[in-house]
Amino acid sequence: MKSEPITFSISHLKKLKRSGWEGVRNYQARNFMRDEMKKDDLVFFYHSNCDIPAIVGLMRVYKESHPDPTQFEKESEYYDPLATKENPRWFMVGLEFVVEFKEAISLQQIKNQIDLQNLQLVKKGSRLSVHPVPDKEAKIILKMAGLN
DNA sequence: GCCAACGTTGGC
DNA sequence: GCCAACGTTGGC
Repeated sequence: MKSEPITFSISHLKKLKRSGWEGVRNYQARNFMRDEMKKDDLVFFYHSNCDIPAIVGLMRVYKESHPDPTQFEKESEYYDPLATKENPRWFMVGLEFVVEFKEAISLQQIKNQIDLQNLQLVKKGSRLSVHPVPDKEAKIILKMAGLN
């Protein structure tokens, strides 16, 4: 999952311990959260749109898909006038902090890794902020992070 | 700040 | 249903 660190970084999550992943307003990303993410799944935290785009740590799903409350809040930048409580459009999962990597794994490093070229992240033009990471790739990333 | 790639909107 | 125009993402 991607987040701009200026908005919400792994340090924020570390401090909060747990947080809802609110503000996703892309259908494909929503569908992954709503349909694929299960309790206790591990999730990579990626910092996007910053000095060194990188995978910076791990989170875990503690709460499966539920409506993103910010879609109902008029004052929120994520407000969606077309969403109703009876028929919400946007969903999110709850995530808890697991670990911050001692050394972040930069996008450059990922691009240099021949075995990681199938990751959505490195596919040209991929902007999807939520997407699955297959086991094979996940293991490689964890190894790069010094975890097993 | 630039811009390629992608997603969404809305007229027709 | 097509597609041009526009908006957003995100690396560089």
